[in-house]
Amino acid sequence: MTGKPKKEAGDKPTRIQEVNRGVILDAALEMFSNYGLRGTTIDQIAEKACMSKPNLLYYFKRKDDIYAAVLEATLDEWLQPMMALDPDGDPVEELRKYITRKLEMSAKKPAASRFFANEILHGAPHVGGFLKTGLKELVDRKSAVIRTWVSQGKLAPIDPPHLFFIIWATTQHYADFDVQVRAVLGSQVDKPGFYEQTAQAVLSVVLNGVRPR
Amino acid sequence: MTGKPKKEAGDKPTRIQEVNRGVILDAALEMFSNYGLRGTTIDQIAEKACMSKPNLLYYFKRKDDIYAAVLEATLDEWLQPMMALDPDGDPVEELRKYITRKLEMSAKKPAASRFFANEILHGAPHVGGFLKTGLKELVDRKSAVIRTWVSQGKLAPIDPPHLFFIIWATTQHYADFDVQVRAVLGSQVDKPGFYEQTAQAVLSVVLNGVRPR
DNA sequence: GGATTTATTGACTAATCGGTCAAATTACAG
DNA sequence: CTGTAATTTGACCGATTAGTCAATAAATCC
Repeated sequence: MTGKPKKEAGDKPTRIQEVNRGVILDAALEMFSNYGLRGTTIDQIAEKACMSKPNLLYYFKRKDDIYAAVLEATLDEWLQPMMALDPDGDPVEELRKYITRKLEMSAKKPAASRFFANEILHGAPHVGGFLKTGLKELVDRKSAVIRTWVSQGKLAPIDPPHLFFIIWATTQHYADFDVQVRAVLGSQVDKPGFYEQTAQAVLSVVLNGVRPR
Repeated sequence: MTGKPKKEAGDKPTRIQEVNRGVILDAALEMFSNYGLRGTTIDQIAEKACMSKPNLLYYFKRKDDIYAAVLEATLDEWLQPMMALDPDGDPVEELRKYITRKLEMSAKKPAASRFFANEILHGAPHVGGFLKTGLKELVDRKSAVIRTWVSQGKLAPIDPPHLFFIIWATTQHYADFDVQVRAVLGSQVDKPGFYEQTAQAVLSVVLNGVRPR
C-alpha cells in the first residue's frame, strides 16, 4: 500500500527535463533581453527553443516563471566579480581585475547584461527586493574595503558606492548600448583588438581617476 | 467657388490641439519610459493624459506615431550638451561643463533618459538610422576636437569615442538605474546635496582620469 | 512485451489591446 | 443666435496572446 511513484515537487529532474529547461532559459534570455518581458511572447520563446508552446508551458507554468528563472540563473554569476574584490590585494590592481572581469562578462554575455539593464530600467519589479537586501549588503561590505583603501591614501578620495556605480555604468555600457556603440564606431567594433582598446580606455580613465595624486 | 476652410495637413494647430498634443506627449513619455513601447497600452497613456482612447487617437493615429513624436521631441534637447563642447575652451573645463550638463539633464528629466535607454537597449528600432548618421557625425566632429586637445598634451591620451561612451554611461546611469541607486543608497538619495555629491564623484573620477599626468 | 509515467502537441478559450466609426458635444466665426 | 468645423466618446471589431485540456507519442521500468 505504498502507492506508485508519482511525479512530485521534490523529485530530481529527468535528463530530458534538465536539458529542456536549459534550452528554454537560453532562448528566454535571448528574447527577454531583446524585447523585454511584455515584448516577448511565449510563442517566440518556444520557437527559439524549438518546441511547441504547450510543451514549453509543461516545464514552466507561466511566463513570469520563465522570467524569474532566467533572473535567478544569472544573478549569482553577475555579482561574482564584485565578490572577488580582495581587501588584502593592491587597491588599483584589485580594481583593475574587477573592471576587467566586468568588461569580459559584458563582452561574453551581452544578453545577460541587457536583461538586467531592462529589469532595472523598468523599476526592478522582479528583483527590487534583492537589490535592497542582497545587493545593498554586498555594496556596503565592499564599500568598507574601498573606504579603508582611501583612508590609507592608496586611492584618491571617492565615495565608494559612486565608484561602483561608475564601474557598473562604464563596463555595462558596451553590452547594453551595443547598437549605439556600433552606430558610432562602425565596423571597427568587430575587428580584433577592439575589446582590448575598450578595456584600455575604460581602465585608463577609471584607474587614473581613482589613483591617489 | 473658393470652397470652405477645411482642415488640412499644413494648417496651423488649434490652441486645443497644441495643448492636448503636449499633454499626450508628456503622458506617453512617462509611460514609455517606465514600461517600454510594447509594455505601454494606449489606454494607459490616455488615462494618464486624462482623455478617452479614441480622443487620443484623434491626435495621433497610431501608437507608433506617439512613440515617434516623443522620440523626436526629446532628441534635439538630448544632444545639446555635446554640441556645446567648445573647441576653443579649456579642455578640462569644457568636459566639466559637458558632464555637469548631462548630469543636470539626467536629474531633471530622468524619464527622457530612460526612454532613450530603452530604445537603444532594444536595438534602436526607431532611431537606429539617426544613430548611424546624425549621432555618428556629431561624435566624429567632437572626437576631432578631443583628439586635438590630446595631441596638444592638454588631455591624457584617450580614444575620443570611448571618452564619450564613458561620459554617457556615467551621467545617464543615475537616471536609467535610479531604482538600483536608491536600493543601494537608501533615503540619502532624496536628501539635499545628493546631486552635488554625485556630480563631485563623477567629475572627480572622469576629469582626473583624462587630466594629463 | 506490457504497463506506467513522462513528454509533446493541436485545438481551443478568455482576455487584452490596437484601432475604427458613427454619433454626440463643444468651440467658434459671422 | 446659427451654422460649420473641431473635439470627444461609447460601442464595437479583429488580431494577438497567455494559458488550458484532452488526446497522442515517447521514454522508462518491470
